[in-house]
Amino acid sequence: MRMSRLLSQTLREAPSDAEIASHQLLIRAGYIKQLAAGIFTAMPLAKRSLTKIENIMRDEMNKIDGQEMSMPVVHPAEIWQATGRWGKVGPEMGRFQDRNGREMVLAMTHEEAVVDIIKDEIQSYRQLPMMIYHIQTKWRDDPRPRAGLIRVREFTMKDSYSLDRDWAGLDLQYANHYQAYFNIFARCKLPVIAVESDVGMMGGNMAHEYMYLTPVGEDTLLICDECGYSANRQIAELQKEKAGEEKQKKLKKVATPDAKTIVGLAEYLKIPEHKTAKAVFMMAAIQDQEGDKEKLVFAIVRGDMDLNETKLLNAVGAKALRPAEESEIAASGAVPGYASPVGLKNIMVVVDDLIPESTNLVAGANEEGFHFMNVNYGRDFVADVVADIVAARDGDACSKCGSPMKALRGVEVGNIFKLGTWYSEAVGATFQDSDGKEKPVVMGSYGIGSGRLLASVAEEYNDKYGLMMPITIAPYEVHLVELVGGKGDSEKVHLAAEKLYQDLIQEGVEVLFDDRDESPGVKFNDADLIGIPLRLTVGHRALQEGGIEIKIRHESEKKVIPLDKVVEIVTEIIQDLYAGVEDNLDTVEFK
RNA sequence: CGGGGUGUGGCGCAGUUGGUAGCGCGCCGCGUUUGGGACGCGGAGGUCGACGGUUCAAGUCCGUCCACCCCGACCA
Repeated sequence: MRMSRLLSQTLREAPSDAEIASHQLLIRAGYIKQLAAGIFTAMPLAKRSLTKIENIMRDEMNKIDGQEMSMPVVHPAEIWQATGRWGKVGPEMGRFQDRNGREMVLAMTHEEAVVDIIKDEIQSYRQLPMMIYHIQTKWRDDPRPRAGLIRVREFTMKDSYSLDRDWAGLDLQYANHYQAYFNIFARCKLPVIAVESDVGMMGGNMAHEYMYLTPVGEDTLLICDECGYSANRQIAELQKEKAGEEKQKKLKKVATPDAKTIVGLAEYLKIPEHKTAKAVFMMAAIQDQEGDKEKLVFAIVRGDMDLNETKLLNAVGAKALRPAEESEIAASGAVPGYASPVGLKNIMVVVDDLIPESTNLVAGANEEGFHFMNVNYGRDFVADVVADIVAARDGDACSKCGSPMKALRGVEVGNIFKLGTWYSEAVGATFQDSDGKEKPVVMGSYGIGSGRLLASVAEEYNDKYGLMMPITIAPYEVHLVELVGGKGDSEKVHLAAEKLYQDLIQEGVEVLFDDRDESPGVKFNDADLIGIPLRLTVGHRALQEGGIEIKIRHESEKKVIPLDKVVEIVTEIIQDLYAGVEDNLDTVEFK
């Protein structure tokens, strides 16, 4: 490709609304352009990288017997109503009506489309196992898109779906994906770790997320260096240290003026925070036969711990949670700041599983300015649900081995879910098994966003001059710069560059040829910015000695190589660069 | 949805007590220059986010709305 014909312009300055490195550089280098919040155009450079990423995904999917297809972006509401997600998913789902007033959905994922197909197509166990995938646009109307391509509303995703006759089959396909995903990220040179995650709106009973660790990530993970346990904070388990057992003491009401917070309370009463009970009120949207209902939930954790809303949501089977307003709390008879489960009725009480083992806690008295001392679970109050609902924090003990865990930030670049039979049962996607019985297809679903992957790689590989794309996904393999003008013989330089351009193309090398009438500084800076791994410079200086200059983007050394050896040397270096990435695929132990 | 911020040419920005819009980069033409974002001269390009109000006069003051960014809530 001749740069004089390339649709994209490098920018000397980044747009002021780009903050993180990958966003700024992808825009400055002319890869992407924003159209609206969370909606981007992939310019020719980005499109080439994305195509390469997608081809890597294709290759790895095909290796585990995936069949590529293409499912529609626009769905009739009926298929989403059939699984119940039409009502279950909120404003994040794009909906519109067609000209006849039919409700339509912009696909945010494709489980519905899959089960709609397989309920007709899959009739016998003889057709299973099967794995299908496609690379398709999704729309998720995220409340807050951010960080360039990391978190967008419209995006392209490779999503695959495994279909099996039983759970053992699913386990196998899940494990296949677990490895294939590591291969995909390794081939894109992105370091990732797999962590256990919440199943979220996908349903199902096991899920892993592939996380690229970076401070700009928006997910928090807990990781145990000792035993390797790793999980999203949303579900991370922890060992809770019990306070020493005490004999239950008599319930006592004490005046605690202005002690509305745990810190204030502990200070006022001169007791440690772990001797208090923290009350958190949430409004839970719970779905029953008649539709959604909001219900006040009173959650109690020990005073020195934090509530984990995802755990609470799962514990009460809610669709969504939001903090309760003071008026909603007051309506239940509780007093904000002095709230207590003692003596409350008609409210769902959820306590952390550590509370029943904690004796003589201080809790509110549901009376302005007063707390109860020596509150004990079972004797003074009971809960509707006892479950683990506290958030794991940096330094908390690992649930598996007890060592302190670290909290780190990461970007979720892929995920895999064991869906089970939830979707297939919902629509009657069954097959006849060898025993003659009708059984629902056992499913898994697996996704990687290609744009987020590109942005993560850009975030990982850059320096103050620009991007440094790994060869496997760089838009081009070689950036050829011709330096004409000046005292040298421009015609000779240009002819040499032109010939080299043609020769390299002949060899199948992907070349971006900077044939523009620009000064050397401009060309070098643009080359650094765009970040193609190998740069060749044809100028009169080296040409007088019968050579051209070669430089690898991530190395500082420049070398002059003889003109008649250029093609040979370049193809060799390119091969080495590929080998450096692709020969490093590790077999990962499934955890 | 809560908190904070920003909207002026493609990008980055300035614009005074209200007086009819400017700078740098980029773009076009001519010339000089040519191995790390050169220089001179001459140009093109703006309904100042939108609507309404105040005023003789609004980029500037007032009101309403919209868009975009950041933090949080939320999220595969």
